[in-house]
Formats: sequence, C-alpha cells, structure tokens
Amino acid sequence: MAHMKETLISVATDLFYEKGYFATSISRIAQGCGIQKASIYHHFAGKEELLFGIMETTMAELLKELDKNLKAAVGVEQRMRAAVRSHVAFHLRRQKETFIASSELRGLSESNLARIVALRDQYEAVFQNLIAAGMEGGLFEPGDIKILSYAILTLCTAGATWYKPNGRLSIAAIVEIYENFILNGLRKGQLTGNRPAALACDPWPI
Amino acid sequence: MAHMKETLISVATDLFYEKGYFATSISRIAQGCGIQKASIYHHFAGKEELLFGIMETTMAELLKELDKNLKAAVGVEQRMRAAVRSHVAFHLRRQKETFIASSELRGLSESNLARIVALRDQYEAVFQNLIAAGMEGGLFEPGDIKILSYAILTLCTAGATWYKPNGRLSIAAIVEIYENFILNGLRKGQLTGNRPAALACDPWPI
DNA sequence: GCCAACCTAACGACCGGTCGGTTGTTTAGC
DNA sequence: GCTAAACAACCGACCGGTCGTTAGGTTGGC
Repeated sequence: MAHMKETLISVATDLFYEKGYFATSISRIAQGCGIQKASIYHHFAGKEELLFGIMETTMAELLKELDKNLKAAVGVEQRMRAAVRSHVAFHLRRQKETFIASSELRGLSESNLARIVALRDQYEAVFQNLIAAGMEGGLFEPGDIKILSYAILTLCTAGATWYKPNGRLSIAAIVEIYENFILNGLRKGQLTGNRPAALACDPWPI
Repeated sequence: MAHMKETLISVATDLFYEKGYFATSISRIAQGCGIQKASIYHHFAGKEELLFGIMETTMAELLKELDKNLKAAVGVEQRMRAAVRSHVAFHLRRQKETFIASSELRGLSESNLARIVALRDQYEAVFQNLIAAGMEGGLFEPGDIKILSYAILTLCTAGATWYKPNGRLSIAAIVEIYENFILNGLRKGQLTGNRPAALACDPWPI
C-alpha cells in the first residue's frame, strides 16, 4: 500500500466487484482510501480510466500467463489441458479483476471497449486454434469451434462469480474438476451410444 | 402492447439488458413508453419493483418449464438430457430476462434478493439430484456435485451473454452442442487414459 | 523554488421519487 | 336515463440528494 495510485486501484477493484461499476461512486472510492474525491483526479483522468486500467492490466496478464503455460506443453491434449488449467486458475486467483473485466464492459467508452475486446479476441483465438487442432487430429469430436470455445471460456468466467476464496475446495481441486469435465466434453467417441433417436421434448415448446 | 404495465416491463427489460439496471433511469424507461416518469409510479411502487417483477416471472417460468420437460423423460440419462435441453433453450429463447435475472441481483433489496435466491436454489437442487442419481447409478464419473452443477448451469447462463437471436446457429443447434458437451463431460470412463502423471504447470504460478 | 499530493468548495446535471391536479371512463343511486 | 361520485391513468412541476468533475488554494519534501 505504498503509493496511493495502487491503493486506489485496489479499493476500486473491491468496490466494483462488490457493488458494480455504476453503483460505485467516486466519493465512495475516495472514502475507502482515506482521501477526498477531488484528489483522485490527481492520479486518474476520471472514473472510467480506473475501470479501464483494471481491465487492461487483467487481460494483459491473462494473456501473458496463458502464453507462459503453453510453452511448457507439448501435443494437442497437453496443450489444451495446460490452457484450461491456466484459464481456470487465473480466473479463480484473480477473481475480482476477471469478474469486473467480463461484466463491466458497458462502463467503457467506444474506443476503450475496442481495446479490451481486441485483447479478448486474441485470447479466444488461442483456444479456438487448439480446438481446431484437436478436431483435425481426431482427438476431439468434430463440432462448432466458436460455440465450443465460448462454452469453455465462459464456464470459467462464470466460475469467478460463485468461487469463495476460503470455501470448501481449493483452486487446485476446482482446476482439476474443470479440466477433466472440459476435456471429456470435447473428446471424440462415446456420445452416440445412449442418445435418443429424437429429442424427447421440443427445445421451443411455446 | 395493449396495457401500459406490459409495455413498461418490455421496455425496462430491453434497457436493463442493454445498459444495465443502475445505468438505466426511470425517466429513460418512461421515454421509451411515451409517458412521463411520474406515471410509472401508478403501475409500480418503484424502480426495484420493475426489476424484481422481471426476475421473479422469469425464474418462475424457468422452473415451470423444467418441471414440464422432466415429466416426459424416463431414466437418469434421458432426464439429465431433458433438463439440460430445457435449461439451454430457455436461456437462449428468453435471453434478455435470464441475463438480467443472473446479473442484476445487486439491484435487489435484502428481502427481494432472498426470494429470488430461493427460487434459484430450488432450480439448482433439481440438477444436483440428477447428477447424484447419475453417479450412484454408475453413469456419471463420481465427483463434486455442487461444482459440477454450477459448471453446467453457469455454462448456459453465460450463453445468454453472447447469443445473437439471428446469428449463425439456431437455438436447436446450440442446444444439441451443449447437451452433448455436458453429457460427455459428466460420463464415466475414459478420462484416465491420456492424463499426465503430474500437472505440467502449477495452477498457482505466482 | 518547485512540484507532487492533497485539500475545500463549488459546479451543472441528473437521480429516484412525490405532489396536486386534470383527464376520460366506469360505476352506483335514484 | 340521468347524474354524481369514484376511479385508473396520466401530467407538469418540483423535491432533496448525489453524481462526476473542475477550480483554485495549501502543504511538505527534494
């Protein structure tokens, strides 16, 4: 807590996570730091710059950690497992920041939004390439790559909404559950055995 | 659009979905309905009652549809598939309402929040009982029931964040992808074959 | 003397909500 | 069948309060 700028980011992260961006006032952030709200404008140009700073830092580190973890993995399955582990662990470890980064996009102006979305697209592309490689190699069941990538990524983003840091399960335990669930969900094989010939109920009943 | 009360709910749903609850003002809702904001208070006690009404209706119908779809299914696998189909289809078909119901809980007072959470718990319990039955019957891999249920449910909740009604894939197509992904993820079996003896990278690298 | 870090005070805009009053329709009493 | 009370639906004006932001001044360490 040496410098006020770091304290501001820390307090803003806590409040944005707890109350939401629009429900958090500048004066409430200042109060949490023990300063007046006008003093915030010495460190940041405005409220949105605080939000954008949190998001950009988080997305950059998310990407960096994925790259680092993928360098240690060889082969499609190992790489996919490493990617999922990296993704889940980061989202649980940095719960507040990742939750903000995925739920407060509406607080950004058009240009700032574009920069965050670009980072997100870059991150998603890594997973989509891995899924495509797994399908081509016969490891994964052929299917819609975009939808499956969204499923995998949002699964863990959502994990950041219910995870309790001192809860029943450790991060490592949750990582393993998710890793196996996702890899089994993708794997080629057994799905045709027990399926009904036709859907028992129409997905559009009304 | 016969009655103003329905119009109000419809306009509020659109705005809450697009801008968020706290970023939507009463006067903006009134403007969307072509009336003055004071007139809203003839139909609703306040802003929160609008939000709560949307949420409660949505959760009640979500539960009702699940019950209906489960009545037609026999056996654990068929029932689990029916539950997933019901869940996914409802979340895509009623995208705006389900998104609001899962992302704007912070806009509710304590008592209203408790009522929505109670409905949510009731809904989750159905899935947790199905997972438990599948594990006991040897169909699903034994594992943590709560975590798996959160994974399945939030998967589709998140689906409501990226789904585009006139996009590339139909609701029925997405339902089938999710259904197979989830059922394969749960199924007992093949996971031990290709796993590394130890994790290639620590889930807590820092 | 300078400049970062902070302050007090104030700005205009907007917030959710309330007020008394005005319509047009429905209902009740004779 | 007529009238009068009751009613739902809506309005313009306004409330106290808070919002994000800015202007200008004070302080203390290099």
